[in-house]
Amino acid sequence: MNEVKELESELRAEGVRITRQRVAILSALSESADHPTAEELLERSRDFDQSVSLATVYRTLSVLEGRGAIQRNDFEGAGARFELSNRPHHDHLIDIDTGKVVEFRSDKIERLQEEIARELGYDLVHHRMELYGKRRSR
Amino acid sequence: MNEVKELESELRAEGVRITRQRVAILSALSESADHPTAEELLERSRDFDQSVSLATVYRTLSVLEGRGAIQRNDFEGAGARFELSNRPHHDHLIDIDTGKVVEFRSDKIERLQEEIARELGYDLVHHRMELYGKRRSR
DNA sequence: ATGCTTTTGATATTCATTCTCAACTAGCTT
DNA sequence: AAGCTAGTTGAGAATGAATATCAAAAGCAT
Repeated sequence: MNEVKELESELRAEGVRITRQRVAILSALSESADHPTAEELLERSRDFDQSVSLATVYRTLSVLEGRGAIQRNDFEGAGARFELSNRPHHDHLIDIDTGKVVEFRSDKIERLQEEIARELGYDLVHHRMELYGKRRSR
Repeated sequence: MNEVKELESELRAEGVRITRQRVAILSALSESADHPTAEELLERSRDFDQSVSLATVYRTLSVLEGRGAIQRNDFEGAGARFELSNRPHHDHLIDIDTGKVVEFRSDKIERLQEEIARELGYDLVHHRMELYGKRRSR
């Protein structure tokens, strides 16, 4: 039911200590439907726990990424953006003018990527695919 | 015939001044079949002109990128890597263990990307697609 | 509650990239 | 060939995101 609680117990089961700060950061991630930066997550986390610091945001994000709990997106331009990875996989289209991020998913492309990697003699571990576009005027 | 000369005249035609340093950097890019970093390009450029500095490498790369003459690749991990864009378009597969970069091309994927962008109401300006894989043991 | 280990906040540090600015030079003009 | 002027350069300072440092604070197994 409660996504944050679920994440907590998953992490706890893996031996990760659940601190006030980490709960706050998980909560911030959980209530974020967009792709916040570390700074943005700091602010949002502080709504749950005043004491969170930027260093801890970065450290926690590293831990979470290492556990596969979040995904780090390095879009062109500014700093990294994060999102929980317990949601369906998708890729991103970035609006060049506004910076808006649109999620999409194409099974065909996913399949082709696997295929290509295999043909080249590799096992696909992960991939990055970003489309950069301009809103169609019309 | 001479790739560097060709690039020079293209740039000159667009009003870009051709300096000793820029010729050196173009030469370094021209003889690079891999994807060098800015630091690597600095070294290689100095084989053509001792006086090239790192600042100028970065500045020239910016100019070239702005003109579409080179492509900047921000692979995961370290700094940006560059390559001349007067060669056939391709995407990259990065060997997670060795860092080796393999080029590939898939018209199907290219087509699908256009299609997806259009469906979302965008004109595709450019895209990034990188596969990260492990060499198949077999 | 105790004790050991991990985590934290604040700040310093790193590293790639960009900026600053006086000196230099490409390329047009004569 | 010499002059002119705006664009370019080298060296080093500055920036900004992300990481490291370290003493103090806090998980959590006992």
